Amino acid sequence: MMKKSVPSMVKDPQLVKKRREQMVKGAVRLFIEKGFHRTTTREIAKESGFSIGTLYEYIGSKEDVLYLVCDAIYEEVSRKLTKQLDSSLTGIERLQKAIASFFQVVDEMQDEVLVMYQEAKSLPKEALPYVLQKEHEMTAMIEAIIRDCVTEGVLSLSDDQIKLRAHNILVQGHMWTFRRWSIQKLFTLEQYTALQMEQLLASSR
Amino acid sequence: MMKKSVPSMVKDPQLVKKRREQMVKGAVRLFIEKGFHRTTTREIAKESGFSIGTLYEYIGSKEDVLYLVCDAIYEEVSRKLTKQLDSSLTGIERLQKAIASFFQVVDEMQDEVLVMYQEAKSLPKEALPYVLQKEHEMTAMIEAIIRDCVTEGVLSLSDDQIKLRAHNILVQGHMWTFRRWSIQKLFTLEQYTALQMEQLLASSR
Amino acid sequence: MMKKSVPSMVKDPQLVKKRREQMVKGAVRLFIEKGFHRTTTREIAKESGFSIGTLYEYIGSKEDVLYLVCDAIYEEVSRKLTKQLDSSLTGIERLQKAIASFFQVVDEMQDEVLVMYQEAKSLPKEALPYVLQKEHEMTAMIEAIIRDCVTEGVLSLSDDQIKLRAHNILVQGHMWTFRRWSIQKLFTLEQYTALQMEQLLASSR
Amino acid sequence: MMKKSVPSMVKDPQLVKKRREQMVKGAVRLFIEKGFHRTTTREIAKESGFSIGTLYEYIGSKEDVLYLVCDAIYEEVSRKLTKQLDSSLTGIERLQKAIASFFQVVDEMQDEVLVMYQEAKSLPKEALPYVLQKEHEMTAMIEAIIRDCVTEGVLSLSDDQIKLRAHNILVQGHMWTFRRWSIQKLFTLEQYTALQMEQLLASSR
DNA sequence: CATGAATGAGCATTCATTCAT
DNA sequence: AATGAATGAATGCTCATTCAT
Repeated sequence: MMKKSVPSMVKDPQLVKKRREQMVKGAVRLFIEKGFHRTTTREIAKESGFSIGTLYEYIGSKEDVLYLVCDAIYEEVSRKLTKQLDSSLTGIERLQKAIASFFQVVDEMQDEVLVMYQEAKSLPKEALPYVLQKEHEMTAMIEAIIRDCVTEGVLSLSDDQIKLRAHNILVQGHMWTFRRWSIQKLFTLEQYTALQMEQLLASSR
Repeated sequence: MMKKSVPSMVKDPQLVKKRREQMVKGAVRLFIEKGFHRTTTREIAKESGFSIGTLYEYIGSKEDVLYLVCDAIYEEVSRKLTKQLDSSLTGIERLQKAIASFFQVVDEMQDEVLVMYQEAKSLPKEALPYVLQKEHEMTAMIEAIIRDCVTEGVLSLSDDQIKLRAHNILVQGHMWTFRRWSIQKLFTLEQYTALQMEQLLASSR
Repeated sequence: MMKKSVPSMVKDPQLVKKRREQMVKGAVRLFIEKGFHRTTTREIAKESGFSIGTLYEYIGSKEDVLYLVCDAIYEEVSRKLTKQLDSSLTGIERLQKAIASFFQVVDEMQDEVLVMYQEAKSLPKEALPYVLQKEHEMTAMIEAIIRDCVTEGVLSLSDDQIKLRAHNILVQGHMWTFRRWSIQKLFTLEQYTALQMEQLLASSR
Repeated sequence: MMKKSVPSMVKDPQLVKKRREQMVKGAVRLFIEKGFHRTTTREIAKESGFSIGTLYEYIGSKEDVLYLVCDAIYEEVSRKLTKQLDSSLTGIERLQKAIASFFQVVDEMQDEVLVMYQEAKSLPKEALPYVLQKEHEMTAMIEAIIRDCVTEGVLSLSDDQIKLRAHNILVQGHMWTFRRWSIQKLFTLEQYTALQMEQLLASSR
């Protein structure tokens, strides 16, 4: 699955990368504050530190900014998660570590994750497959870890159960942000993690 | 918690009710199709069967339409759910029935629930407390049913666990819609319900 | 050949007609002064006596204004010409009258004719067939009058010659405007008409 | 009458000449395709084979490109025509040759001539006198040939008639391009030339 | 000389809202 | 109460031109 390519008038890839990073940084702040639709391209340009003309040297449309933002957030979540996971744990401990790490990453990037959740529907049509793919990869990653536990015999779950739990883990990570008005009043992240883990690791069959 | 009052120039409450029902019906269809921001007030008026001038006789701003829509959706979910729950079941069975009913209602109102999820952030500021309150009521309702199980001794959960499971039930209902691109490909509603129930009803302490 | 239909948000045809007349009047003045491309929609709105929003209640795009302008000019040229031609002359005299009338109409509407000549290429794609049709009708009208002369035996021309002379008459009318910087310095309209007529009526075969 | 001078930052006249030739070649193609206003300076630079920065080393404004283009077209028409005319014909034959040659040159350079016709109005103010001068020279050239015929006694025309016929010849050449949608469907260039010549050479007084 | 990134004034168009009828 | 024409601020985007490298 190819990344959607965002058109740029500027040739130098280094510069494109740098400017887009500025842009994403500025845009995330604005999208968090007021949402994609209420943010104007001029505001994005200003917040990014350049003019409206320059903004359009690096994107083709406002929607492209949203795509860049979502892509960057995915990338960072992946990066952070991967960093946490390179430990050489096995079995249940590895899964526990994965869940805790994921929840922690979501906690660290609350606003960003929330933006992605709320604005993904405004992504340009061509970007949708790519984003779904990213979600799928994430789910598959968790799924694999769970499956290892089953293979190792430390967890007893059917294939369907494995798949669904992977989804549940993802969503329970996300809900830490999108229900924060309630959940974060009830629990600390540690409490939340412990309580959810308890259920997620319950075996069956 | 008072409902946010939506201003109307029209005095006759019967008429206001009728017109707003037309409006909500039209708006829901449009919001499902293209989202709140991409829907114009003119389109809402047309779809509702009256003129743009008339639309503004019954609301104060476009956001009010969104509020009315969200409110109506909550109302219908509540209504449908209440209808399903008036059985005289007790204990685990009552909870099972509640979960299954909730999932089923969400399934019946997929598009509507999705709209609420995706557009709630655009609600007028004053409406937020009311909406959160609604969510809270819903959670509290589920919570009460779980608590009954615990009281009856058929489930062994701490207070924190009760609260979190109520949230999980809600979110697992919602995710049937917002992750449908994946989950509904893997499971039928019945399968999904059975699999989730299994975990949700697992006891502990 | 159907007229291109220009979309309007306003229902009342009377009003549409009235507003579009205002619009055409304002736009012609501006197009004469600065050309189509250098005229902004805001200027058109202002010159027409209403707001930019109102302008767009009566057209779909800036190009539509140009189409409306060209159409109105054709219409007026036709109207004026028809009015002049309803005399019951025959043979050469009728042709003479037609040529003189046409030149006179072009003279009266110099600026308008020039605008049409210079901006027609910017017309919306769908309007082109209609405009060519109009030109063709005009040519056919002249052609018919020449043909009558031939039929009556007062002029001796082949079919090709008839067709070409019709074109020549049209173009010689138009060139009174688009070469005015030179021709109108050399001749009065009467002189010009007399001199051109002389050649145009020369018989042959 | 001086040529309008187009400012250049570059000193070497050879280079200026070369670059401007590239520029004109590229621009003509673009102007033919989409007109002056719809062509961007970036496109002109690209089509010319150099950067936008370089483009502005050789011109002062976009309008200058149009002027250069028009000038080049005049130049080439003149050149081609002169080449055809250096025969040592006399009298009617010389005029016939001139007309046929002119029509042929116009036919060979249809697109270019059309561009000049349609975009001349967008020329920078200061360029207008020069362009009119060019037109005048052309007319004068034809005029001289006709006058020779009169002097030689092979044609009998008043001074006014001579002047007007010169204009007619020019315009009838041009109309081969700007009415091509109709005329070129009716006639081949040879037919067209023969038919027009017939009238243009008719004597009188 | 050549380059191309940066600029920002300018433009067409949209749309929530008002108000006279 | 209902209508729909009018409004104009706001917005996404373009493009001629400049200037540092």
